[in-house]
Amino acid sequence: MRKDTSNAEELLKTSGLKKTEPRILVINLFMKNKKPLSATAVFEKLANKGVDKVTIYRTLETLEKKAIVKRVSTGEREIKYELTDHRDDHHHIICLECKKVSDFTGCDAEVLITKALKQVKDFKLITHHSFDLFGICNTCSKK
Amino acid sequence: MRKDTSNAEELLKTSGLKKTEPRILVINLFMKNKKPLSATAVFEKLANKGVDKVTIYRTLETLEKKAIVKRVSTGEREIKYELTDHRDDHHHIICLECKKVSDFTGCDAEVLITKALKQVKDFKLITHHSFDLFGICNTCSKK
DNA sequence: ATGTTTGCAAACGGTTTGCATCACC
DNA sequence: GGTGATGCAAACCGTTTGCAAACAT
Repeated sequence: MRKDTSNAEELLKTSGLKKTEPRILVINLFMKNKKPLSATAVFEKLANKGVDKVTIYRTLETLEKKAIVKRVSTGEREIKYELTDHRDDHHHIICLECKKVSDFTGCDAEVLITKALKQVKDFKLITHHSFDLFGICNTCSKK
Repeated sequence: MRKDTSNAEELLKTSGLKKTEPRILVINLFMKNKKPLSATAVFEKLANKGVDKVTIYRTLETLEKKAIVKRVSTGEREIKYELTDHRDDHHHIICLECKKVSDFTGCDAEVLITKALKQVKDFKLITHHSFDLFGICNTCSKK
């Protein structure tokens, strides 16, 4: 709690963002919830805090631009976010049929990023990456 | 060298889908347009063909489940699709600020997929993958 | 023959926008 | 004090759903 708060505030500070209550609440929520959350889900979990839904959308957009949170591919319509944790190299396998998501870890991103940056002139600063696999899960394969 | 005979009708047949005009039109459109297209964009490009917009949505959903087309991360709200071409290992770098997209090629997916499948019990069939980089482009960095 | 696909109309709901007020630095 | 953030209301528009007719196999 105290520790979480200072982490959230620190994140905002180093990103050059103003330290506001909605932002701190959202960041702390993502720190507690390790699962991807949609704007609606964040809104519902903060329902008793009196944060407007529009503020949630704007906060997520702001945090995304600073790479504090990132979008997660789900194969669904709703956009979901999770904390951008650079130490946690976990990725997703998504079933095209039933949208089930399984996790796996490990992806040698650094090598690939270096290779990519040699090809591209427009970018020098990479904040994070995503690596997703798509397929049909065993359950859906049997159908 | 393998001739690129993957025409629309053949793709549908091997996927077990019925050969209908909207599906053929959509697949052919993606074969001509190498850029990612949204449902709306597909609809507009087929405007003179009399295909209903709802049919476009349903067609894209169907083709996605058969991995004939795949979703592309754009950082925007609209869902965009492109052909799932397994010989073409191209990926995207997306600017968090202005949403600009640059392409690069090369990503040793096979090794990573093999590693991933060892960890995951629910999947055996992987149809494709995505590898995206996110960051701030040089133009936006200067602001 | 029959289960699938399409078109049309209408709804749905996630997301965005405008504007006045408030808060952080 | 001034710029940026928030709340509220309303619009926006990409997407989904229900149903009857048309079509593919």
